[in-house]
Amino acid sequence: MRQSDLFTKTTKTISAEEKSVNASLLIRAGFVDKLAAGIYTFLPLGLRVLNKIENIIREEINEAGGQEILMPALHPKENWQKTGRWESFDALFKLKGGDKKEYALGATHEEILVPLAKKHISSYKDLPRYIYQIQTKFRDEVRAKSGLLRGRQFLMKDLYSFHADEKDLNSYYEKIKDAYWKIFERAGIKDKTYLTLASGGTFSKYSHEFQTVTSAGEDTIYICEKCRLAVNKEILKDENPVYPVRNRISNGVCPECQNEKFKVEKAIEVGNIFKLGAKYSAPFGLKFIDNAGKERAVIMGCYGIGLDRLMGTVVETNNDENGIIWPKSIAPYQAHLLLLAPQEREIREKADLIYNTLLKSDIEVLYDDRNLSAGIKLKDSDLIGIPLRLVISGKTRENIEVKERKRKEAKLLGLGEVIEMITNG
RNA sequence: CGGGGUGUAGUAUACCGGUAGUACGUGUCCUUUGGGAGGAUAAAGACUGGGUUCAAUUCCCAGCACCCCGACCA
Repeated sequence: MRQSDLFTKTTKTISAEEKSVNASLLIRAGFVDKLAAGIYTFLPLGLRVLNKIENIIREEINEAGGQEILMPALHPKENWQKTGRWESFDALFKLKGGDKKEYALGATHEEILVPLAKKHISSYKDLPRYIYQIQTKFRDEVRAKSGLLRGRQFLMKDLYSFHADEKDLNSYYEKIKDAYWKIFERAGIKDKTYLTLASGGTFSKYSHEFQTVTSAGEDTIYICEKCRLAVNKEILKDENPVYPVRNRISNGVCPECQNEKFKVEKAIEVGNIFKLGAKYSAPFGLKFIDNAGKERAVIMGCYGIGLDRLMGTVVETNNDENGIIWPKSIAPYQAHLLLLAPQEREIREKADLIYNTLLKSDIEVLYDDRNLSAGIKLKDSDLIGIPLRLVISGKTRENIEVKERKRKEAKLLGLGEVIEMITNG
């Protein structure tokens, strides 16, 4: 992509009201545009990042047996009345059609998927099933905040599993834990992410959250440094005796390994996995006939990852005073080619040739061919944060100056070496 | 939803009960080109509604928006 053709521009100036680091950097660099609090447009650069995150998630969930569908965002009121959540789900957006019929904007999709599953699951032979989608969710957050971390509209991967018994649910639950670790590893935040015990609702003692440590986080977690398990503060203060963790943590002992050293950190929930049991299958009468001919309730699990929140979290945890530092796996482009002497025909022709050669080698490259001063281009490149910077100028002669965004030093390499370096990761 | 803060151009700000100014940024042209260059020139602004007043961007009230803290987060 030639930057002279790019729809968006970067900006030095942004309102001082934009306190959130991820929003500030992403807006300045032209990845997103804020329409209103918690409502964002994904611009060309931002959409590329979002799509890469989406593909990573899709690959890992498919690998775990997930079958992708796409459910509607517009939900009839009746579905939500069946589970009682038309009244009890505070953040549900409700609206009326011209026919006075009432609808909800999808905040989560148990109310849609469970009745759908009823049409296709009736025997133990139809179980287990793993169904997911990647779709926009709407929640009427009273306080949208922290840029992409808490929006009123956000993109979510929501997976729902259907099982004949609890044992099968438990084993799939562990499988998804592994899939989630792979996703967060590929997205570059595994080292800062902790499996965290959180409140489990009615069916199980705990749910598990994947919490990434960042000062922009909303939750406080107690991390056992020995076994890397964490506990969300929310269940420490819960008076319900169903949580034995409460006592053990307040005694200063990790519930998993009995270690006594905890680190207290702010963190953001990037993933959450739940055992639902029959909580949602019951109201819709989702049952199956087992191999003894007996009717039993289908039991379920649900598993979510917020894609845009994940993107915001990566920015929060990967930046410096000059801008974003994208991990290679989700960077909008693999390389940022900078032409620093755009007025000199020979150098421009050389840069054009390098650009075309990179494209032919299937390398995703953003080419800053604009007629702007070197300082602007270098600053923009740091702000946008593509992991590899390639500079062509009067100084570089027959070579290319190569610099990783996360490092200070640069080196001169030939085009062939550069292509090999990028292609081989 | 409770509490706090802020609303003047894209951004940062100035002045003011009587024609709203500056800087940066932006557009165009020329000259420049290794860490946000120089000149010329142009466009662009008082959140909304009500009240007081001869006159309101300015004072008063209400609403709205945004930001922050807390609560909530299925």
